[in-house]
Amino acid sequence: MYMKQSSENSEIPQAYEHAAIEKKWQKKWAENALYTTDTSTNKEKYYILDMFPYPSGEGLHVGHPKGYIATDIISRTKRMQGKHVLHPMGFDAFGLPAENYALKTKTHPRIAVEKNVARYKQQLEILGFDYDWSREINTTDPDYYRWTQWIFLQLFKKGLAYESNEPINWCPVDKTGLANEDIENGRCERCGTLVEKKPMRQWVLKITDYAERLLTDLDATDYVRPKLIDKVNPHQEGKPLVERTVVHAIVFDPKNKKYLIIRNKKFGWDTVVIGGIEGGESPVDAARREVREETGYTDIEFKRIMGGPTEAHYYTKHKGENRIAYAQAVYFELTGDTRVPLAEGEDSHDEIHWIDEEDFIPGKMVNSELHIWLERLQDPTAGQVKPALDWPASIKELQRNWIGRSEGASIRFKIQDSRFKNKDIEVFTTRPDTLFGVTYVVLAPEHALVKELLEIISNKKEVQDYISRVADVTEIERTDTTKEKTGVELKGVMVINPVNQEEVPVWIADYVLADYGTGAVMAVPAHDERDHVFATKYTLPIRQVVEGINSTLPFTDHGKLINSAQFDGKKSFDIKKEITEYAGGTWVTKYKLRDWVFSRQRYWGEPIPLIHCEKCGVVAVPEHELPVKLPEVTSYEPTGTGESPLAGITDWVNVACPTCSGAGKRETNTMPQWAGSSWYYLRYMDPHNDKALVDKTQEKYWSPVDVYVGGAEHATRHLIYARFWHKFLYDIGVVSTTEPFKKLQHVGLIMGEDGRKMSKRFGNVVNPDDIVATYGADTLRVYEMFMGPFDQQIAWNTSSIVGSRRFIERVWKMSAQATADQDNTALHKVIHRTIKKVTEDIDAFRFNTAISTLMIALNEIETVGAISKDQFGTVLKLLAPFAPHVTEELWSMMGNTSSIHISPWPVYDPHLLVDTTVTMVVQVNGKMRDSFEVAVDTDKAVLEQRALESPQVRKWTEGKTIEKVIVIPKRLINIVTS
RNA sequence: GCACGGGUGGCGAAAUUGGUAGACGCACUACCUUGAGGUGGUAGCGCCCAUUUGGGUAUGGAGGUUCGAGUCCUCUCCCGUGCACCA
Repeated sequence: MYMKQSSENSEIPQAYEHAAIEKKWQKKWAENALYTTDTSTNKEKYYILDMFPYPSGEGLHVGHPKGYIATDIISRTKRMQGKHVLHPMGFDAFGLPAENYALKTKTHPRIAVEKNVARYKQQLEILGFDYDWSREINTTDPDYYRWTQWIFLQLFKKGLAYESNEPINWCPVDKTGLANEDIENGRCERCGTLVEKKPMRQWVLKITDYAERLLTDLDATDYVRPKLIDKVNPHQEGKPLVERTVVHAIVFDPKNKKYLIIRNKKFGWDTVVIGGIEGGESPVDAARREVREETGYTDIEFKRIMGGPTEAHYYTKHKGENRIAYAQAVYFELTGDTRVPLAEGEDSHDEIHWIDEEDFIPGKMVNSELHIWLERLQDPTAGQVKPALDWPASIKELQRNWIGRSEGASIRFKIQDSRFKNKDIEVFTTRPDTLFGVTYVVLAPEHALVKELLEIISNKKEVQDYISRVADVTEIERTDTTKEKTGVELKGVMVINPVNQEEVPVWIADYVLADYGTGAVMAVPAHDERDHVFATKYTLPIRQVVEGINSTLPFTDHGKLINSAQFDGKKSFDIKKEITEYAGGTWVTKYKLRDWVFSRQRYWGEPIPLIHCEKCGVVAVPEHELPVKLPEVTSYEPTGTGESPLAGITDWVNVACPTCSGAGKRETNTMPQWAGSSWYYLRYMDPHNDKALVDKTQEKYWSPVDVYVGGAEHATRHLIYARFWHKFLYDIGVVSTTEPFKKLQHVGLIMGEDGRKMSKRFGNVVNPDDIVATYGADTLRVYEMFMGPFDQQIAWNTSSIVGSRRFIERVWKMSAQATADQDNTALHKVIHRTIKKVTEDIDAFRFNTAISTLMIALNEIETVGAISKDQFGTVLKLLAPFAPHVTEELWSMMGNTSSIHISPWPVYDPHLLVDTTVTMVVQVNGKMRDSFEVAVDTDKAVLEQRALESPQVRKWTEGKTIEKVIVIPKRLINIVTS
């Protein structure tokens, strides 16, 4: 692609005028569609994604673009490295903030959103991002939400969307139901109001059906680590454990496309050449020697080491010791047929064979890990054991906690009353081992059974009063752990403990949660802190059934069972399943994760595409009628009645039933804000498709997102919802991967100069437009990346920006010196070192050190003083992703007609990185006393002698006995004296 | 309470992963340039003592391993984030 020629190029500006330069190039890039991603699928792809913004009325502050700058740098680098890059941007504009803003300013949310989007776009554009705006999406666009509705319908058809009337979280200010994920400390995440529990008709998505997969896939690995083969050679008690490193030599004959193996005549199994590494040998040397000794082949050419020594390991029995072998594979290709006599004893029971790749059959081959190494022949990164999800450990942990899996027993306590003969109370416990210690059973006050039991309760009034009192208490007060627990006994109700047929009383108490487990617990006050507190308060019996070293009650650890009949003396940890079975219970898995409350009683959201028909019940809107467009309303004030404002628009609500054509009414609830963002990354792959949400070929090509950059605050909301929808779409064949985002990268917040969160409230907001006007977009970009580690929260500091500005100005000035045609050899090393470091740092999100490396390079170039055009071009290229405008300007001033941003990324020459001399530090007893330059390959003995002769060193060794001298080549010499 | 992350100059931070602690940048100081200004140039800059050459000390604190620790181990203090009666 060539840039349009322009007369402006001839006028070379003498001073660095950022405003003119940046405007000029932004215009040209757009005119030339430099960053438009085509639909071809034959190049290697790279999909890098930002969490798209929610366009609020306030516009962007200086912290928002930080992540976008990072993705911009990486996408530009990848493009220069020849990748087919997808780097899109769009807007997430449904939901409460837009609607509340609209209510406040009395403008229609659509108008407000349009205005805000325009503002955001303009703010993003002046920063020079390389977004492909032809793929822009907006979640409020009917062409987009058509597919959000389509996904909902698929969920509905698979039974994963259901109607419920359970009490849900209700925000009285925003007048809408909320999902569990929208609650922070019992308050509405949006407005901070205390949340109430309110029974309401809701649409709920069955995310819990996916809980197990959402959890286990966090730890999924791309390639399975070879298992310990300890079945063949079990660990031998009392024998020492010995570790040994071995090599597997894989020899391939490219002429016949076969692999060299050894067949054991006696046992029939095959193996590649295996051997131990002898002292001082390299793995390659060892493998080569083994091939020669065992097969006689000598004409083999080393190609590659496939895998580190700890990748494959297995037990093997060896002379009465437990041996773990850490295997490393070395890959050779055969270059000739010469064979030498085998080493002694090698030919008696083995045969040499050449076999096809298909014959590497696990089970038949001794080398269980071979298939992994063979994969690696195609792809050097394959076969490495790495997590499928390259996500920060902290986010994975947050999701694990949020899903909250626990295994335990479901146990039934029979109700001891003739009127409830077949009824029982089902409890969930992770400690069935303490069943003999149960002294009462507790139900949540909201438990459905309580109402039924009222007829046999003697203290009916007391119980009813208690239930209504609890109902009045807000969620936050009730879940306050410091609050004293309260409860009341259901007098007259007794249940039978299935392990000992004992009758125990039943209580209701506020410390039992209705929506976890079964809403009922067996109380074991001796071994549970909460039960202990409660039992002490109400003087209920406490019976110890587990004993440990320190058995102060409550004793919540595992130990030995006592007072447990035939189970006495058993270890409590081991006996759980056995006691569960004995009690007639079942072993079950429970999750903290709740189903996703998917209804909002508000206007500004995707209409749920369902129709309620008196005859047919709930009917899906036919897919060809999608989208169900959000109708115009005169008032979009929330009603607070549990119906959305849409309910008032009768000519929209009343509709013929698609099945029976009878009278039907549209569903008037709308979807939550999270709906549109749960799949948007798929739409970018194929944004204008009106036949499907994404074309299969495009999806297969672009999936998964290679890198996803955004704030950590989305760990448990957006990122769980998106994973859920993605897995569902995988199940119905819409997407080809089980996870949407391969790598996830956090952006650390930029705080205000006062160290507080940047907010209008604190008056510490810095507007990027102002910074761009004063210093330029390039300076802002460099500064934000140079501030510190990318994922770290750092305070903004306007006075520090000048450093980045000076840096760019110095590059500008340097261009005047870059006139030579001949490379300056004095700069070879620094330039190639810089290429290496900058390339690696960009890949690892270490932008701060990448920039400091460029600064160091510039310092050295200034010291040397003369640089060739070519060398300066290399420096410009390395800087181009960070400062795209000024580098483009200087690049074109050098006479280039094609954009620097599509020029090939520099490649370093490893030979130029090799140091010929090195500084040796001399320490005496660990303290640095002297240093000297030597040739890298200087002999150890020479180094030692030189160090000992140094006058600086002699000062400290005089009169002392030298006990030893440690010489670390290329590093230091440490002299230890008495 | 539990889980995760983090404590290095006046400030933001580096540290080849166990090998010269403080790269790079800001601020500061002195000088140069300029009529003036700084978004110009040069030099200095952890702390303490000697100030020239040097010495001591130092990565929240206390121990330990090691020839050698910011880095590994044990304990402890502080800060941040998330979850929080989940049976």
